[in-house]
Amino acid sequence: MAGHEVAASDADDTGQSQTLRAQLRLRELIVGGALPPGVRIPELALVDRLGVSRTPVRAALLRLAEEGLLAPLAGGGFAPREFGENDIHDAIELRGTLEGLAARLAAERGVGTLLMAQWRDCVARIDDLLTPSTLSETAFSAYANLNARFHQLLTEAAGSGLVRRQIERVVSLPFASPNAFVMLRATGPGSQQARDSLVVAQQQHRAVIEAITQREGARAEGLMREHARIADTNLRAALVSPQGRQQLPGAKLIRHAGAIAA
Amino acid sequence: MAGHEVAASDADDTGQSQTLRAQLRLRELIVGGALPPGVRIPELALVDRLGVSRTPVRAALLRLAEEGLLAPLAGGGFAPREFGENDIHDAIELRGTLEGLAARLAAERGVGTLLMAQWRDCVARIDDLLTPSTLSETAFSAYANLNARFHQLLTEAAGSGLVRRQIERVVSLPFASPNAFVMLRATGPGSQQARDSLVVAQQQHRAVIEAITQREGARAEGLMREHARIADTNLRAALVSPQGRQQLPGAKLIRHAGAIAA
DNA sequence: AGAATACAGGCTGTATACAACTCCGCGTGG
DNA sequence: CCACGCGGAGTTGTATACAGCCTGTATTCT
Repeated sequence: MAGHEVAASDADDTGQSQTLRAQLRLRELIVGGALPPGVRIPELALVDRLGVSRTPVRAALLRLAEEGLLAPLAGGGFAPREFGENDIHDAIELRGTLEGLAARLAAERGVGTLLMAQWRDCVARIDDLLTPSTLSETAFSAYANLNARFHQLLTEAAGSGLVRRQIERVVSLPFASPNAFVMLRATGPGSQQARDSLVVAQQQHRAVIEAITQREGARAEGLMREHARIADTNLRAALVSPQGRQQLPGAKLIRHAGAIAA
Repeated sequence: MAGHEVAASDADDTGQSQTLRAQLRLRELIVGGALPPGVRIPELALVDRLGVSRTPVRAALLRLAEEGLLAPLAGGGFAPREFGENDIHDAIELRGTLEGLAARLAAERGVGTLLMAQWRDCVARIDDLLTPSTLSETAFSAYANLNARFHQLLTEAAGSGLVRRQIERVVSLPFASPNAFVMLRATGPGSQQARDSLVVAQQQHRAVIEAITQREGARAEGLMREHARIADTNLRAALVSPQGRQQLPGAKLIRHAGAIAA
């Protein structure tokens, strides 16, 4: 947290350290598709783009490489990793498996009453949100927040730092987030279907908490796995239309099969 | 991969890049307990110890922090992470879950004939190894190699780069390796029990391959989970005696409950 | 005597200079 | 005409210098 402070280049200085800012901005650039996958990212280009020196740029590259967004190149350096549809499915399956583990551990080992209360409150708020028969876009957005909270509470309920770290690592992939595809069908004609999928998801939320409360580990695990597969359903729904593909998070990183021909 | 080449300081120069050497040496220092957990590692100390400048030291620190061996400190810098027995159990459970996922994916999606042949060959070699009624220490060592190969082939059989990466990350922890506790009881009076546990493990190896061959995903998954729990058994066997604890991989990083009193 | 403050040392974060490696293009020789 | 070698530009890997922050200590005021 030191070094030169650039006179007046970036107005959107959040006050973070240079490395963290570089890391966040770089991730945006990658996920947003500004850096095409497969082609090397010269460090100097990022120095120009991000306005910091090579050292924090290098640190950011290293971190995002560990995170899996960048692939190390043969001659040194990194390039944005290219993902296929199979990678998305794998990421969802992976998240479901790990969250299933978290749910099972929570059930087997028990969860503190305070955490459990927060969790129930979270689910209750989602209930309130889903009461109306049609949902506004802000309602979908609020659902996304509460859904993220639900999943975060799950990782805490597991009571294992290692499991938490692993889940966080998987979820850091843009298309593996618990609500990666929630917003996709929030508007338009599929809105009712979108609400239905939320209702189903919420039912699973309740069931998971019930299973954990009753210490039914296997049931909790199976439920969380199935819960993750909602993302798979939403993904398939999005993949049928070209504009759906483009709206996927990290769409520019996904090599879709028949780009030109076929 | 450049920079100054130190004239004649380290004789054990492996020819790798400075960063990689620093990373490997640093990991040895941490796992070996030369750096006590919880206390900050000054970068300059590593500059002295490793004979490289701060830049590769910093890169190595960052990598090992991402790997989970180091914990970032509040005021900056890193310290070796301290683990408890619960972390070991969690790591084993985590590995079992992920390897179970790999086995299930392999079963559901099928495995190439070449890979399957290599896999069967690996298991056959373990069969040969276990034929004698008593095993030498070199036999245990050979088993460890083949066992590592078996697990590596499993991650390949899953056919998912994401799953492979996740498993590698978990296994990188010193006490989460598939054969972390294989060598513990290789010698001494428990040698026969150790052989028995290897026989059991090998039976599970065969069963997993059979399940995958017959596309029985759930069975393959359950088997791999149970297979990982062998490590848990071996761990518990090691934990009963104080010298057993000290022989654990990464023992110096493990805060055992009743160190002095209790 | 106790507590708050000023000071100093060391540390990390950052920037930059330098050296070697790699890759691409071109020329030359077989 | 093709293969091989070579040079140069660009890039990464490495080392080091500098600036600010944190921690611990000593000093001073109440």
